[in-house]
Amino acid sequence: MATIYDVSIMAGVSLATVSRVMNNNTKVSDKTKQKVLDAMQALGYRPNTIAQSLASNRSNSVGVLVSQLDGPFYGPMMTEIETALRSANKHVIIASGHSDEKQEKEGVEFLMSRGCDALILDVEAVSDQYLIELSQGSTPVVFINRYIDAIKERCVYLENEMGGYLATQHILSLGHKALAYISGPLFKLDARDRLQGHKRALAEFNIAFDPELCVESNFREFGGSDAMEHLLSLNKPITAVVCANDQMASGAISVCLARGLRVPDDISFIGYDNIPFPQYISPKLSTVSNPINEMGKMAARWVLQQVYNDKNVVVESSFQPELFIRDSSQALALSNVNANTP
Amino acid sequence: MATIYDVSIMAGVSLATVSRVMNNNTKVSDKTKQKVLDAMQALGYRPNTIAQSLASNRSNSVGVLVSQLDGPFYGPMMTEIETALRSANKHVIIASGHSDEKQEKEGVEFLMSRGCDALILDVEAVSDQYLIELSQGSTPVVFINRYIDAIKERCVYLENEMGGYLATQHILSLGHKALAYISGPLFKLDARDRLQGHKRALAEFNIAFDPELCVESNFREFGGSDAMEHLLSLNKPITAVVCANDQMASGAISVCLARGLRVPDDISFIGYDNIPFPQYISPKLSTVSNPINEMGKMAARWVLQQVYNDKNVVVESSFQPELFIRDSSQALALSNVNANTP
DNA sequence: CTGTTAGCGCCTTCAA
DNA sequence: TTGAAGGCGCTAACAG
Repeated sequence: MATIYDVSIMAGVSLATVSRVMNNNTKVSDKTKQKVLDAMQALGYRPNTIAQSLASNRSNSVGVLVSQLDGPFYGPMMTEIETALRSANKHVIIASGHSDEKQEKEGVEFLMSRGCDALILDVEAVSDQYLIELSQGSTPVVFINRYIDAIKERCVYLENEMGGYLATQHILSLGHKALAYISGPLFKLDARDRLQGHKRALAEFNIAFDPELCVESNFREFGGSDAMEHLLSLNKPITAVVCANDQMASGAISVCLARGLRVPDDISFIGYDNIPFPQYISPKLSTVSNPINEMGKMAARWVLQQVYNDKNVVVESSFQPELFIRDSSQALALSNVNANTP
Repeated sequence: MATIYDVSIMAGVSLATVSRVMNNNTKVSDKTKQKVLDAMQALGYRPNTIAQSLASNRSNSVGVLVSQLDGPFYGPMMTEIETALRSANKHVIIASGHSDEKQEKEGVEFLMSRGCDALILDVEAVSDQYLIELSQGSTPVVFINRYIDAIKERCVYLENEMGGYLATQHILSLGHKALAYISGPLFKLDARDRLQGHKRALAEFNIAFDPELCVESNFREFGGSDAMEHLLSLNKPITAVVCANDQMASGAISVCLARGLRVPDDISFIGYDNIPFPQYISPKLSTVSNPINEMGKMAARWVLQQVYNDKNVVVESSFQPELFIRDSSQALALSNVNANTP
């Protein structure tokens, strides 16, 4: 592999000059620049990024830590991050934290020790305080899916409370009064916010929140199934179920269908996230959007702007959820008020 | 940030000794080792991986190139790769090739220029020849989801032909004779192999392959929908549809349901891949497994073994698909032979 | 077992 | 505009 030294010899210039044309910071005369370019071409020269990093104290890499690599979220988010960053010739190093405090911290440590120029974190288990301290360190950090007031300028987040409100409001405006709620894990901020939005809508419609009809689950399909089994075992009237994400909604619906309940005739459902798959199931799931891909893009832009001084990008930090009404929710018919109470 | 130099001063030893205890290659007396460890602890020392890489000519990073970052595949695969590699303190750099030859080659270039110690590639558009040449270069490369005879020892792949055979054989053994097939893009090897398995099963049951009932699609949900619309527009009897992946199957099923066809009563379906989601839809999708996560793990192990000399791992290169019979396929009843012909 | 001494390939003042 | 020279933090012979 040719080095900068080989190039300098061949072009008859100094190392410094070669370095200059590579980074075209300083002025180099067109003539020498051309000589250097020719030499590079001839030798098939490729700069050694490791050496560049060591000398310049910049790795051109940004670390991304997400809670989990699989599932419908991480992919779209990564797609945007990778695209945005690679077009600026930066690369992405990934790690996952598994929603566990220890693992999340280890992931951060790991990425920092790799000399990342910046970190994009989608973490759930670590405390606000930890993140605040982290953001005071020398490595710039931006957070996805998290809002911390003290460092809000580095948070890219969805208005989850509003989303929870929208979902429930939609159901209520359809005339439903006997609602159940399947929540995500309440140690996660988004789950708490969505639930809070749910409660706000209930209050607005003067409907009491029944803690027994609110089940805390895990954001997974099987979690939704389990929660639904539990809800049905209560033998309370339920005409609609608001789910904190689409995956749980799908799991819950599958349980109902298996028991012969018709959706939405006997029981309505609404999810959250608007992931692609449930748009292809029967019935198509009503839901609230979660533009995770846009948020990934924004986080990448934040890094480009703050760390790599790209002046051409604007960053938006707050995203609004949007209601998508499809086929799993319908107006309450008198006939089904007690549909699933024996 | 403390450097190795600071540690050496504090511990009262040389740079080399500090380096030695870090890499514990050579023997160091317990006493000095402890002094060094203490000093490291006291200074909160973290080795600079960039400098390590430059000096050792090893980046401890492995590049992973996949065709797409979103969708139900990449996640599980990455999960395993990241877990396996991180536990060996290696990191993964990702890039995506979007099933496009140019982008795939760029991705490879990109990862190589980042000094990756090895590459794990899940590429579809580049030629066998290109990959053969690539594997002769100095950077070790392993391929997922691809079988090339000349370099089979670095291929981790699924027996797709067998999977295609199994799926179709299941349907045929249920008595179906009027089968349609929704294929993936035929420039992709896995799509071709699955189709070939399909044909083999047909031949075994003495059923002619009808090209008109074989639609080439794109492995996506909406592609499955489009393909199904087309098939139905043919007004030919169809009692079962074999789909080259679960996503297309889901899209196709949604079209049928929307038209009032009952699945599986009027028409049976089988997919391929066994992704989680269709297990929660109605009807639960029969399918063939594609252990992409296992394949990711194997690729990572291959790297650990070949590049980082880990003797404790064994690598398996060929994976067998397995049939999962669920609710979307059922025995042909005489009543539905012409179900969807008007 | 430990220290000395060159680099790894490149960037970046400082002079010229 | 260009060149010389000193690192960046660490590894890897080579001695001792």
